[in-house]
Amino acid sequence: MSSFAGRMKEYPTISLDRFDRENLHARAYFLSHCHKDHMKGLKGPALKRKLQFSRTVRLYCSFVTKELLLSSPRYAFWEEYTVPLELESPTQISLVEETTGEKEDLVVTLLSAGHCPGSVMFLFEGSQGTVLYTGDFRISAGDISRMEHLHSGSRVKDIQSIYLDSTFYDPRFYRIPTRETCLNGIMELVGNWISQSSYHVVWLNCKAAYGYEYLFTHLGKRFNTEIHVNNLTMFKKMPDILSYLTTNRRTQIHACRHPRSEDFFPSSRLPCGCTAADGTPLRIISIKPSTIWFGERTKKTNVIIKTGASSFRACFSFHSSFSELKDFLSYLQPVNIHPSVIPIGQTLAEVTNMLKPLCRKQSEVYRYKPLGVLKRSVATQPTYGELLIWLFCLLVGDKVQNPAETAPPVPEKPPLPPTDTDPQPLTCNYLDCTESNDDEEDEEEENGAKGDITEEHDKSKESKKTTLDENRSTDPKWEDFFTTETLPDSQSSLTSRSCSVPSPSLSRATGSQTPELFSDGEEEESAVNEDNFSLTLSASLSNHSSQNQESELADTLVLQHENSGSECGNPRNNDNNVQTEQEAQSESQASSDFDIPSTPESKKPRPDELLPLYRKLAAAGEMFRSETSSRSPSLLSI
DNA sequence: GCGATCAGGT
DNA sequence: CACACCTGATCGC
Repeated sequence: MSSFAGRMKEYPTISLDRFDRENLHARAYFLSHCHKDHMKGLKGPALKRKLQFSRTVRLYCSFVTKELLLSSPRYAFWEEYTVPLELESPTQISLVEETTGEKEDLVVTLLSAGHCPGSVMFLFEGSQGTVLYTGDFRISAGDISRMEHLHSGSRVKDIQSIYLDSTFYDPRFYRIPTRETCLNGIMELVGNWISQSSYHVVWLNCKAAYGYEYLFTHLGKRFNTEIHVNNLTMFKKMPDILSYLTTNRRTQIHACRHPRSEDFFPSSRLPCGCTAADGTPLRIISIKPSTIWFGERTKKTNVIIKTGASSFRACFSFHSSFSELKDFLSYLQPVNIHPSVIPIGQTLAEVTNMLKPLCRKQSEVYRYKPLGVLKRSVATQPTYGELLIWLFCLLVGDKVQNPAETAPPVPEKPPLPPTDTDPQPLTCNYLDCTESNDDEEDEEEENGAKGDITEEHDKSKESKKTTLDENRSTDPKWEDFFTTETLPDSQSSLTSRSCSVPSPSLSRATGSQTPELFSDGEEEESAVNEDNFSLTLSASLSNHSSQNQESELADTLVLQHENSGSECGNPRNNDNNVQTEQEAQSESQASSDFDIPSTPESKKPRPDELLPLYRKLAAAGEMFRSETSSRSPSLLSI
């Protein structure tokens, strides 16, 4: 749950995802997506009153988010104050202090966040630097390198701060199978079941939140059916979603919910009470999307877990895993990282401290050129915070990485458009603040900033000419929502519009469709149940066993190979997620590295260059108790 | 009576 | 496991 208070240090006159308290005084509002924990105060009478007296305060969000917001009568009053913005279209917004007329210009770009329909990240560029507010997001490893607006030409933009969805910034959530892997697993399970007869029915036990729609649309498309849901009015203007949903109970796939009773089916009844017309009992399985994580990469990914005679859990995550967050952050290397999710029992300061090692080093602030030729100095000393997180990783069994080997997956970065296409067309807001903003420091940006705001810069892109007060298509584009990764199903209609940059590594990122990944022949196959319901079994994951006590079957069904995934460490021969301390230690001795993000393209330090660093580390180890210092020699053993 | 907040449950 | 949501109790206005 986000505990972000709503305001960013760099641009404190705007509020994001919080609308109460101090945020009542904001000059502009931003809503990343329509989950309730990001809408605090949004329907408050105080804010409503403020809007009625304001000529300039507006709420900015994606088209889809606006649609979803206004679908609820409680928020209908926002209609005239909400300004939807296209994805990937830098837009200039004037922040006006209405009492004094004081004005500040800010350029905002919406980036697809992959969390739920309409969810976006906000990239702000203005006099106080470039700041990225992620909202809630899930972006797969490597995809960040394909987000054009985070780059200037071929370089990563200089990002001052990231306000981060840190939900899974915890090594316990090291890895979560990709969206595609999870989807494929669910598809196979569903397909194997409903193909047996028309009385075989699947109940998707989803939470009462939107965010599962891509699952519904893919299932609907693949099996040429509709999914029964309680209510589809919020999607009434989104045909891409709507066409796969129905309120008609006569279908084989259900995601309906009963207001009260949850779990005393599923084998006998559906929440909607639907039965077969001829009285034949339905054969129902339930699939509960859950976040399942893995301590390390293994050859196989277990995305479906059987938890009962007819119940399953399927891996599903709305948020980036620990390794995805590390990938994201070490690629962008912001100066500051502000977590927006603080786990119970931890403080903001603690989480911020844990994120310090992924911030750009202060010593690099002046010398650093993103993706430039400067070499990282070996003299970089680990901070106290880095040591802390290093020890933390050791204790919980996280892979400890060598700074020389931690380089973000830059080689995967596809060629970005030539620099001359980089100037972003700025657009005016409807406060008629059309004058150019020449605060831009990047020379690459100057053309765009000073250009005619209505000029079309690049015909290869869609026109980004944005006049906010004119009628545009009011149909939110569902596919806008998706991140650059696309689902492997080639029939998918949900390919990315936002993938404006060529993606030669797409097959690696999505992975699972490469034939060789299916052909290693290491699966152990066996029939699973009496219904000829064939799935693939693997050995149990010991830490899942507690969930599976009622099952007489192997508790883990391997439905899908792990895709690709070479970038996040060495496969273990150990299937367990949770390692003992000893295992973690020996692992760290084997890999003997630790986790400082390195400048992309920097050369690998030689062992002799690393020695002073490790000496420092060993010396600092004395700050800790003796059992930690006993680990120090392993650091020196490379 | 309404809204905000919290605890507890799914 | 955790998320996002709902319900009901409590409190303050």
